[in-house]
Amino acid sequence: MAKKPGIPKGTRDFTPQEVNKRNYIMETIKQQFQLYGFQPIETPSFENSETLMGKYGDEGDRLIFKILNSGDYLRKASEEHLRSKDSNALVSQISEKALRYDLTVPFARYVVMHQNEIDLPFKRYQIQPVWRADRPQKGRFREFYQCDADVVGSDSLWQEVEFVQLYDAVFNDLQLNGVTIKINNRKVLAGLAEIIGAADKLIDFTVALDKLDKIGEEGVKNEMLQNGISEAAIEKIQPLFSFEGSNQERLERLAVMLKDSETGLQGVEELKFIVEKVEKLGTKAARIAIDVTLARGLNYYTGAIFEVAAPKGVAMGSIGGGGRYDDLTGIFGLKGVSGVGISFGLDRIYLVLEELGLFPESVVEQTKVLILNFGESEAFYGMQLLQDLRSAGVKAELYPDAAKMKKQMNYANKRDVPFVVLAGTQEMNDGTYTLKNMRNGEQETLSLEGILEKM
RNA sequence: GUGGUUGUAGCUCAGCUGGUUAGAGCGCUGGAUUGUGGUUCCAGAGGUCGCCGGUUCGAACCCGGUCUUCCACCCCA
Repeated sequence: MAKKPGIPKGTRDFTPQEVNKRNYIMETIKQQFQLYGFQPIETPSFENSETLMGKYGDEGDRLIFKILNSGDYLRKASEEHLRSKDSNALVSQISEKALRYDLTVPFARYVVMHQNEIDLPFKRYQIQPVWRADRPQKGRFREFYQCDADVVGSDSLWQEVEFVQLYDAVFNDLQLNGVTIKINNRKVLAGLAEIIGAADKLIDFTVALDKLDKIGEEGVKNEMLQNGISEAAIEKIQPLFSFEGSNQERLERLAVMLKDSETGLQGVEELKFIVEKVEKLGTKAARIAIDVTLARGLNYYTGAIFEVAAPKGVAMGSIGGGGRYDDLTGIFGLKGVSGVGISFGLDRIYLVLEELGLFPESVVEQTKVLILNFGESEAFYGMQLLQDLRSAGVKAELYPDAAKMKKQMNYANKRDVPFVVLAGTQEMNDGTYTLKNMRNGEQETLSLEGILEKM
């Protein structure tokens, strides 16, 4: 025997049951995407490195899987970089392609390349795997699916309202109640940084603030102090550390805090519009909550920022995220096209549904009828029933070999097939079939029509 | 990328301070049962103890490296 095979770290095989469950989630999402008017596109698994590099920050660049050039790639590498073992400098010489890191940047590239055939606003959805050279953890993989819906070419805040409703619709379909759609706004964060005189430290400021629920008030303050934000400045945003109350109350308090920041107030207005409309129109499975500490994806989000938290009690990172980016296509030369979108984390939603036991039983149902095989003529007799069952849309199969009945029964049992059909000489003479219910052991002899009726 | 953790049969795991032929349960295969599974009973197969090297008379056990698992950080779906 050869050495036992394995798969790369952070990747997975999926069993038939797992694929069925994943398909269930994907179909649910896809249905709602289409219901909301999004159209599907697909992009290549790998892009030119220059399309991806530099779009996700330094951290992102590190996590991008690079693809080695074909052929004698070292020949083109510079002697100097080879000798100094400078990996960073070398990589651009020996790798020109990289695996897709997310679906948003490829979408921006798509919009720019296809701008003449696209009617704005353009609503697209995309469900494809992405790859990150990350260290795996619970709910973190190196290959995973993203399910994205984005709109480009509209500044309207109604888009944001609709995206919250879309989230709600999907989670409602999945019967995943109690999720929280957290919302924030880049302009609010910029305003906060502005009033404390740390506008130039926006990223450091928000990254620290983002950790509030993890490292606590003192931890955040310490990190801010270390980043050169003064104690007096931190005092000005003290209310953020005990930011309780309804969305309405939070908005009012933010407006007071940000009264001297034009940008900040604009952010508050945007938040107010979205939250008010969403709350008035109503949600089913999810609730919307303003969270000023939310600061993901700051590298390109300019307006709304979304993040979806699993129901309380489920230990899982965010199961979705999104936001508005006023000028994403700008990096590819198309200015002034605003985009806003959301993403569903399929793999994490799977883990949450599994943990809460929310997959419907019908999702994993496979073959409904197994016809036992007692020999060639009996199998042929069974085949006639099989054809009719399949025409009627019943998932059915014939056991391929005339094996011992125990073995055939066991096969049906283990695969959880609810019915088996026995048809031997007796039934052939009578023109009947014996149908056995594997759940309760009952069986009855029926005509071909009788069987079809039962299914 | 940093720190920690894990690896023994298909699966879940025992295996004493290093000491002969490494065990259990479940699963698997066959039989009891030649048209009746899920229960029971009997028998059997299956392991270079993650991999490489070192210490030792002797290593699943100790040491080093490597890969893998999971966790925290970074970051993120």
